[in-house]
Amino acid sequence: MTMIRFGLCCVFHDEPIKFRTTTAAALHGLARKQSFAKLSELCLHNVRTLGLAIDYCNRNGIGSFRVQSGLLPLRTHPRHGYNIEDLANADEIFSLFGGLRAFAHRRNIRTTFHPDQFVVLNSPRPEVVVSSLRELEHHAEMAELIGADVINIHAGGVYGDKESALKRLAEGVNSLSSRTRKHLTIENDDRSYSPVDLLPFCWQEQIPLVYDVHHHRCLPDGFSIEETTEMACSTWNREPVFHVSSPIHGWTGKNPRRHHDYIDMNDFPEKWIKLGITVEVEAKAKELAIRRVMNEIMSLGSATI
DNA sequence: AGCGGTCAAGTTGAT
DNA sequence: ATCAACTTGACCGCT
Repeated sequence: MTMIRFGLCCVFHDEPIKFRTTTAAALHGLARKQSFAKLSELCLHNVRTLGLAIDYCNRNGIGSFRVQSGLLPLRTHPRHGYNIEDLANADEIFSLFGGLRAFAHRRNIRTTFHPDQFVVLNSPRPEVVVSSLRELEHHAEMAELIGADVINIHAGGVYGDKESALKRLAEGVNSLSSRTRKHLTIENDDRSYSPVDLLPFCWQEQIPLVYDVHHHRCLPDGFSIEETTEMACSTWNREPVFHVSSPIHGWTGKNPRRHHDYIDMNDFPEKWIKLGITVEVEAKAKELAIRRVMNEIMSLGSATI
């Protein structure tokens, strides 16, 4: 019997549960009133949809759900940004948030965020850091509404000097409000920052490391998966979050960084099975991939007993 | 209804 | 120089 809580990422493959969005360009053609009405409609739709997503997880034994960053479309856009309170559907939106937060809490469903690639806390460009901080504060507001406990980002760029880049990352992290900083986690990536690059930072700054084993295999650092698992766990003051995926064309195919539809159990670290951790499944078949992993681990368990 | 170009934002590395 | 990739394709105007 595994202790793992599996996490579904953002969207569904087969289930008719669809989040909506819009573009700044599309809103440019509308009067302020119309664009505001449209945004309000999209927010309401998406919060309802989030309720459906969490309900699906509850009914299917999925213990964690990663929420799309675009839940409230263009919320921080310089021209089209808005406060939820100002939307026509504000009351219903807040009420739905309250309901789904209580539901997720009652059913022990963990929710997380993974802000997109434009959040770069260690950029040498001040305007990039400013908008990143703003974006993270926005995520923390959503996290409070939903009851999410993790906002996970990558370390950012290297800019030819990893040491000073990590120093800037620390400055960025410490510029966050405490209510935002307490949700923040850092994930190893597949090009620049391996776990061994990030662990000293994580220990020093008390920021948990989200260990992505696929990225670690793409960008190895001399430490084994078992060792890294243990060190990553030591950075957490609560249930750790890890990531797993399989390469689209196998490890010998081209561009193994890209994700497969499903998880090959050979890529699933055996050591993880007994741990009380959240494993977010990054696979294109989404809920189908999770169902398959859960089944395979269950049959694995009964076979070895 | 279906198709293709487009979409706020950063950084890296393959081609 | 261009572009795909990244946690995720969806939207919109055109035919």
